[in-house]
Amino acid sequence: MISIELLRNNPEILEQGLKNRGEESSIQKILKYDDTRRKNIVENDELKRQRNEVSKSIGARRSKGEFVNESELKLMKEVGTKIADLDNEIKDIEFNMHELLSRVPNIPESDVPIGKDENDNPVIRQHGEKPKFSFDLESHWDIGERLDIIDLPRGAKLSGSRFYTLKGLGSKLERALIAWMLDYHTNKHNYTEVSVPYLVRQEIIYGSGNLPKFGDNLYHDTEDDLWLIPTAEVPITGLHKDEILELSELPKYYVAHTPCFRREQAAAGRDTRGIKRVHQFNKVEMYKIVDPETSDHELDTLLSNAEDICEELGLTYRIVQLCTGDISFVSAKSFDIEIWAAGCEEWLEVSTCSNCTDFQARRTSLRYRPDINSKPQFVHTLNGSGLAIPRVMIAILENYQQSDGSIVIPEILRPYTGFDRIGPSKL
RNA sequence: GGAGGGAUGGCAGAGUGGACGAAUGCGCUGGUCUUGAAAACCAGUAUACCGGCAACGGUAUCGUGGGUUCGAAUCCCACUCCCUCCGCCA
Repeated sequence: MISIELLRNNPEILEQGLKNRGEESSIQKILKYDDTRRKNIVENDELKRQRNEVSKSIGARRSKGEFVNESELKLMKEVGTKIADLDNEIKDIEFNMHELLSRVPNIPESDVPIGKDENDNPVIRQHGEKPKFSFDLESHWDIGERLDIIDLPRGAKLSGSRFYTLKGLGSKLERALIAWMLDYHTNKHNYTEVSVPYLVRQEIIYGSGNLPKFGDNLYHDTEDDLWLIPTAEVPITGLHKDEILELSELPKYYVAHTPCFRREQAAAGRDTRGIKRVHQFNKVEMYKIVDPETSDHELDTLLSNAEDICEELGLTYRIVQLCTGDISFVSAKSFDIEIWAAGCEEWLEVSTCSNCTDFQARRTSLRYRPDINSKPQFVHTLNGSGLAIPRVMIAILENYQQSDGSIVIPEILRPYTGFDRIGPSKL
């Protein structure tokens, strides 16, 4: 949620931010609602003040046994009706205002490059070179089938297209990746591991910014009105909803493994082969709740925490900054990490590290007290994958394939997998 | 699913129609005392919205929404959530 003060005092900043994002602006409409809302409140508060005063005096006189005449009561009844009318009017205005306000995205930071879409995202740096091979490479779906570790047809049999099953060492590899990443972030980067529900209430998923605008991409259980999480970011954002944290409690670093559920309606027809884009996948997510003063720096370290994972796995990756037209709804500044997949020859997005500033904190009412005597203020929240598991598996399978058809497991994972190779298997 | 109990400030907990934003205790902040600390004592200590340059003033908030009333934490209705027990189940 955008700050209403900013909207009143500096609408031009918002207008510019929306323009840079390529979004239509509802700012003028919101300002109009805000104006009439305030006028109504002034009028209504005065009526309420009157009513309180007179009611008090009636009570005082009655308790002394004094006479209270009917016309006075009748007059106050009329005031009561007027108040009720105004209350309703204000409620309507607030509803309409909130409808618009909840769909206004975060404002990009001033140093975010201006651009239209992902084609305008600058590559900031690249780590490692694309590996060279002396034999023909297989795609991960071919490798997965040949080694009998990824079963796409049976995934489809169970749940439809874009679902998959893992088997044998493939399944073990996934489990090893999850366990290793969680251990790595908790031990090396000081994150606290949390296990959270995968189904959340509407207000929680509103708080993280996925509703009302992106309901299309979510699975919804209508019977109990619960939503399947598209990322652990959603329940972690809700973890401290409605709380006022002490400055000494900040920063809070959380890491969680959850499955992520996405309908992927908007991507119909794209990336249909393999496990690159699926309806359910595992992900290890990092999350930070921080003092606003520090969020710029916290974004840098968040990114570097995610990069460490790529580096330890020996994967070639690059950092791409998202331009104003491509950053997500809730984000003020984001970097993608893309790893190179040698088999299908493409860069795979495995993490987006974002500073959401106070946007989610406002939606979810997550505040802190800068010091003991000051008013609560909104914290800043940041999130980033560390990392998305299927795409890491794609990269491992494709980049670590050997001429004999086997897959070598990166050194760092071996204590977790208990094996150093999948295969060999005849080609 | 069945039965019962509950929801009040940071926490505990009183309050059954009128001066209640709410007793009291704890916690926290400041002060007095002390070489220092503790104890004791004194004072302060919710949030949001609206008006105002500000000081400050007003309004709302006792789980949520509606109703009764001149007036609701308190009465009525509906809902939600939490707890206990029973049943079922991992």
